[in-house]
Amino acid sequence: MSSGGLQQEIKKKLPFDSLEQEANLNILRTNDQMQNRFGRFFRSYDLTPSQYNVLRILRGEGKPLPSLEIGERMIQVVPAITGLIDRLEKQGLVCRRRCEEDRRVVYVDITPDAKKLLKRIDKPLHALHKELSGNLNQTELKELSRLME
Amino acid sequence: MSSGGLQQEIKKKLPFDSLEQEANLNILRTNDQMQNRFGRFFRSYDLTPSQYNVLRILRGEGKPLPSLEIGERMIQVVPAITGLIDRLEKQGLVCRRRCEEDRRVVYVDITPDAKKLLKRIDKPLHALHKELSGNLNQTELKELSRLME
DNA sequence: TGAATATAGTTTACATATGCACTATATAAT
DNA sequence: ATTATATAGTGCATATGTAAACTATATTCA
Repeated sequence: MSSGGLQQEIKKKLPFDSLEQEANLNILRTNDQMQNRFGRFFRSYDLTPSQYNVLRILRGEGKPLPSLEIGERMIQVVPAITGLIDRLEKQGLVCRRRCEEDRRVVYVDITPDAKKLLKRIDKPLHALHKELSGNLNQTELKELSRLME
Repeated sequence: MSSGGLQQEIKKKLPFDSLEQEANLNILRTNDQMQNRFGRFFRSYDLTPSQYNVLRILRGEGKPLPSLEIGERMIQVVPAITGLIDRLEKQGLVCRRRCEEDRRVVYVDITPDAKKLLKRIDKPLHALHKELSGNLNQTELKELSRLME
């Protein structure tokens, strides 16, 4: 009846408990594969996916952002941000500056080097996105986005 | 036109490059949220999601499995398995046994303790799956699984 | 047989993620 | 003003995921 491809692929003996579970596991599995592809892609530019995300957010904003603001947009927990920024700073891709008005705040900004790097990445990344969901048509893509909301 | 909810949520200034990118980012974001929920859920049983997965696979199989076989089914890279099994063994949830015929192989088996633990988890986990995709109807769930294939 | 190669796992190094505790600074309440 | 509380960020411990190198055992094949 409801024996989808995933059930076969992971060689599960019992049927799925529910359609919900099958859908959820499909999301998790698809995500794993995507993470994998993006991971390898960014590694070829000496970046991790998280690092790229920080840079993308900073470029999109166009001005420095407080550390925690970056964390929020990445839907990430706070303490991870510190180390992430540390490593990006060491690579010369971002710089920190303490806010004068509120000395608790640390602003993070993207460097010209990072902007150049992002520019190199843009087109190949776009192509990868197309490749990863290229077998879906426009209607399906919209439907997928709607369902994920 | 194509301004979905995600675009607003992450406060991106520019529109998405493409529907493909929007769909992919939606998958990644949804997955993050799910990981989050499952992570907290399993933590309340002193398990991580990966640890639960190992136990689930072993129970489903009903007999010991070689380490790498487990890794394959989790779509995971090899070296991570070793540590994962180490920690499960330390908690008394699995045991290792070297294969006699081929002494390179290490069989991993689930313990009675782990089976009891899984039994406790089954129902609440099923409920969580329902909750996470509960706002989709049966047709949508099937469509979602189909698109993810 | 004996060398080349393949396979199963482990070890190591590094980047994240999470929870928890802590510091520094700012704001609110009395 | 002073104390209580909230906020921004960091440090630490642990678990995981990745790549690369390594060990032990098996298999192949010349």
